[in-house]
Amino acid sequence: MPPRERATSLKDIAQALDVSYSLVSKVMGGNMGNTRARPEVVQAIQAKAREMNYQPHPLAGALKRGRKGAVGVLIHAMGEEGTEIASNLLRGISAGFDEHRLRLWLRFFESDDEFLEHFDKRARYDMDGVIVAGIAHPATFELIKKLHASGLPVVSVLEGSVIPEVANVMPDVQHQGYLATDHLLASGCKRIAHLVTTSAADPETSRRYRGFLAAHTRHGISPDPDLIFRAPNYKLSSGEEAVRQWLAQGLQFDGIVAQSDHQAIGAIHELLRRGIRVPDAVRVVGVDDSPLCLASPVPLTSVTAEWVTVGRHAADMITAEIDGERPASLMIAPHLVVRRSSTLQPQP
Amino acid sequence: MPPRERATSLKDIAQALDVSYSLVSKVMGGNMGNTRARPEVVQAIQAKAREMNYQPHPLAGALKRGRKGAVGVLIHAMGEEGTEIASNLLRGISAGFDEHRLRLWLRFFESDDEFLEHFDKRARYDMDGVIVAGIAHPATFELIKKLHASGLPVVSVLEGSVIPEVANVMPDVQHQGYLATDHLLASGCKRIAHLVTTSAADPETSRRYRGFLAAHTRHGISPDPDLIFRAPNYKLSSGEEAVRQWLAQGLQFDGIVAQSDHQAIGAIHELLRRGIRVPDAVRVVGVDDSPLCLASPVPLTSVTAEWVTVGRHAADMITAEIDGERPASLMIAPHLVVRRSSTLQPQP
DNA sequence: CTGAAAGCGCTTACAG
DNA sequence: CTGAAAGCGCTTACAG
Repeated sequence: MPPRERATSLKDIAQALDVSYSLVSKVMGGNMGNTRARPEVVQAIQAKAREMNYQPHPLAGALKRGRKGAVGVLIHAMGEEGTEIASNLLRGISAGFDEHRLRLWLRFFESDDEFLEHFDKRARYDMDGVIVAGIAHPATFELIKKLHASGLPVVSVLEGSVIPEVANVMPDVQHQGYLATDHLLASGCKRIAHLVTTSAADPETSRRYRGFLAAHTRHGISPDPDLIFRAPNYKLSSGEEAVRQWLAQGLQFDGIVAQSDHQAIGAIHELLRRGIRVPDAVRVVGVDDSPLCLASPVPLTSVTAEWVTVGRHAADMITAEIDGERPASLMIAPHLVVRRSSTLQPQP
Repeated sequence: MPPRERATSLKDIAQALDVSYSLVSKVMGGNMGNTRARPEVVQAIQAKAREMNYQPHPLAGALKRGRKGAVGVLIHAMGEEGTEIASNLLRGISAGFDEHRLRLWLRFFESDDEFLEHFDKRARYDMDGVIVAGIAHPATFELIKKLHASGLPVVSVLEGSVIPEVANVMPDVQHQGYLATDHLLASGCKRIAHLVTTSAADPETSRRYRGFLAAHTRHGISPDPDLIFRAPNYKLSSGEEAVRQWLAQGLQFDGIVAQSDHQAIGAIHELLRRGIRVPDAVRVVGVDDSPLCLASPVPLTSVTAEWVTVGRHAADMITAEIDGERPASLMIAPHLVVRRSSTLQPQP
């Protein structure tokens, strides 16, 4: 195995052109300060850099700037397994850092405890910032507040931007609920059942539910309150349980808007077990457009969550935050992916 | 937001104890060279470091050692979506780096092209090593050979350690096939159908198939060659197609060993559509123990792939490789997770 | 036995 | 208009 060639450094370029390497640094960094170099020198430097395939050493700059070169990513139980939410989010974050040519090290924490245990001892001196993603428990808010108060740059990826000082990026969940419901109403459903999933006591706090209501308003239809099932979580079992309850109460319904693909598939399982055909008798829509949609007994129509895009923005935002800027919060627009579970004619 | 406190540096400790910071560096690094400091000084330094909560700056050491602080991770289409293979592998890699207190930056590449496009220009001067994971296409081997020849440390995560000079870590796929088959034979199956998935012309090259054969040998049963289906991929459709073909040929079978959870679930879908009950008439086992197992119409028995553990070892190995060592290749032992698809009495 | 000094590759306030 | 110099936090060959 041959020895690896050394990468080009600022000094190599400076030497080749017989200028100081400070000048080269300024030109390459686009940060001239007082310096007003002659255009021909600037161009010569840029040309030489390209010729010698110069790549700035990622560690050196960060060290000089006082960076640690690390961003922690704390991912709470996020969506159900199999939805690849965490994976897509990380992919987006990683791509975002790459775009900035930033070399930020992702450290994954799977639990608050794991994170907090190390926070005072290590993490807070060990990283430049944190991205906190996941289900918005009250405990999560406390954690974010504490991090923010400690002076560590934080970006959150949570439903509902509840801490105004902390920049947040999320899929637009209200629009998810709207798109799913609008799709069923537009295709003729009259009585749509809905699974509301929220940790709060009041279902009204669910943004997807608000989207569900908004779509009904637009179509001039009033939803039946009895068809709103308070789901304890996003799992398959919630979907099964919802269908059991609606049927036990003798309710009629021709559509189901779930709040996760798991819930939707659980509902489909239960419907099929009862001999109720999907989509012929009941049309079903999930949320996440996860790989599970195709594993479902009937391919599942779903609304995307755009986690890769969310991750990209989270990376941009934490970078800006670390640079001392104040990035604004964002909502990412979802779209509908129609499959057989919601279409009366089989898809081609 | 209060200004962040500065982290303790070597100099802070040296100043507090009135020793040189070179000495502190040597003590903290456990790298004394010629230096033979008095034990009391060493202990005083260690105590002070703990007291002042010293955390070595991750960038400084790497810069000094000539590291780039980055490891590329090239993940080929790996398993089907929804299995979270990539996610688990990354989680393991990340945890492995953390354990070494290494700050290595993961850069994900989703395709060879994406990777190669940047390789000569950037990547090879830009990172300390690469982990290549995925399906072992001939093209992948070429890529790994090229990387290795270029002098860049490489660790592969591929089925079959085909390049002896390159350290490889993988789940023990032969043992996966063995465990799945042994489980069905031990519980009374006599005629087990199998999906062989291999890019090679000869099914014998499939290690899972060899495990399948080994289990039969152990139980003194000869498998029926007609029940071996050559699957083109690991998707649901392969499982459906296999069942259709076996039934069309009028073959009898009481068990199916698939080579992925998707294949197994596809087979279950097709069996149920034909009114063949699972597990009563046919018992089914998948591979990966992915979240899909619980989304299956009948909860799926599966063999684990231990991707997190594989990732941890991949991190250890690339680190050793970068440090100039020659780590040995590894196979990680799987285990069986029994669910309803393979048990005649329903699980409690 | 211990420390001063050079240097990893970069940035930037400052002097000329 | 340009460059010499100090310094980010560390490591290590070398001098005392």
